[in-house]
Amino acid sequence: MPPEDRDALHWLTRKLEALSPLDEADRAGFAALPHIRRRLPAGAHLVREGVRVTECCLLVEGYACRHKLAATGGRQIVSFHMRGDLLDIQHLLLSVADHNVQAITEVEVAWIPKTELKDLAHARPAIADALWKDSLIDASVFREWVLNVGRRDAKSRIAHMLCEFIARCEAAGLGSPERIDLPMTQEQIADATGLTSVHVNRMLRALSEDGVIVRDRRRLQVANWRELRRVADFDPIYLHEAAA
Amino acid sequence: MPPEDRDALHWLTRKLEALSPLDEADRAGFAALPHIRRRLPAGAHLVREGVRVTECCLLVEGYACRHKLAATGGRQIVSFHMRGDLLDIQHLLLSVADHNVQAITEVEVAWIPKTELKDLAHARPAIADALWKDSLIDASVFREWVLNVGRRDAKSRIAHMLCEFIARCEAAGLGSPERIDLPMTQEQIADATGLTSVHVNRMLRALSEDGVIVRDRRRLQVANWRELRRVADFDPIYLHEAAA
DNA sequence: CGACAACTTGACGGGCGTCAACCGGAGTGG
DNA sequence: CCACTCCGGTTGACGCCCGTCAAGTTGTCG
Repeated sequence: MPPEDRDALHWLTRKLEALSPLDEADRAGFAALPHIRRRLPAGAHLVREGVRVTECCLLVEGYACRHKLAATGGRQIVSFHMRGDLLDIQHLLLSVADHNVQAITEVEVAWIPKTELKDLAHARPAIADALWKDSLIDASVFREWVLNVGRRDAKSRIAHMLCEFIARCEAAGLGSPERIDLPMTQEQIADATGLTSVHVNRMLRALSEDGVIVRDRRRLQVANWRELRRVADFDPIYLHEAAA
Repeated sequence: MPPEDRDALHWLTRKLEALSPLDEADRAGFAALPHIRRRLPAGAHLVREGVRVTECCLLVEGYACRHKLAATGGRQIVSFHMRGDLLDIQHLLLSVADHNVQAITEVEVAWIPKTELKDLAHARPAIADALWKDSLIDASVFREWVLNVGRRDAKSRIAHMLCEFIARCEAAGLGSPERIDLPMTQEQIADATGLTSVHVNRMLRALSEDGVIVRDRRRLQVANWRELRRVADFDPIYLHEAAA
């Protein structure tokens, strides 16, 4: 059958197995998880700040972002997500969401009851380890983002965001530096890098003029991967083999 | 016996119990953990980027910070730590450190073998949950920091950092808004907020002139806690009761 | 009392935000 | 098939927040 018809949980086990070894019983445990599959339009809220969460959202197709709002109205995107990402693993143990998750393209998601996933983790230590490790990698990525918005200039920040997104897409089998479709708008890139969309536009142009990337609408081609990584100060160690 | 002579692990169990219920056997499991206690001077490296970690560092006394370095030489502090914090819980599952942890005052630490802590977590699900929850709260704090450096102006950033630090000190029984000793230099505040020490100094003065804080060397008094929280845009929900 | 780190303050400049106008493609409806 | 609309992208002018540089002060520890 075509990949898009596969079991929704396939992409989750695929990702977790790359992090931590799972045996046949672990895989069976995942496969047996009850879940409800839904297709939602771009802009749909998948997790809303302040709300008590009872189900975990698994992203099966499309892209999403996690963001927080400042009192002044500013929005900060703190991560992008793609096929196979569990969007709110933290709500297995934290009851109230401290941020929002929103679809940035049309998405397909699978809702898994929190209690079922928690029971599975308690029953099978290898699964608990894999999920824990996944959440630790998330935390590592957040640390890198603090560095990115705190200590790099605009061009580096954007380059870094691109490097990370490309590396993660590649790990998920969704593209390569040679040709990648960016799902996010320049305004979303701005919200992820702590800049404005106007300045993002200027910097993307600069990266083009430097011959580092080639742009054609939302399609991006990395003309010089080594140079992009250098400008970005990108060292994938912080992804902890999630992208290896 | 005086509190400072108590078992090193007391502060860890005290903190974790506030997050997640532990029974007598869980507490006994912690108490039985082998560990080596050490006193180290300010500036000592507790975790070093790129190094394979075999022991977990528990902070028993004093203060530490976690930081990353940019290629341009910039330093970004991504969190501060105090009594009772496990400094590298992430290395239970991630083998290589992606950042540094350094003492900012004289500290007392306890080194716990990774394998022992991991075995304990596997043997006692309540402990695994408590540790996992602790690391999820860490991640939540990182997300808030991304927002802080990405989307707030200098005065708010510093105010926010102060609010968080005070709230966490209070939770750890180390001070209150009425009188708190800041262990960090203005340069460290700058590295935590993505600013320069010069500008931190200007903003601290501004906060004083606004009548929000009163400074006397490293000693800080919050003159108007409500106003400080307002300026900081501080909503402690992201600490997930760690400070409740 | 000398040395050193941390703090303080002022002058100046630049990177990025703000504002505003315009363009271009995709979808929609007549 | 062509207007119309709308969202996202593009570009320029201008200004401010914060970085940089530099000099001086204060507190601490030997």
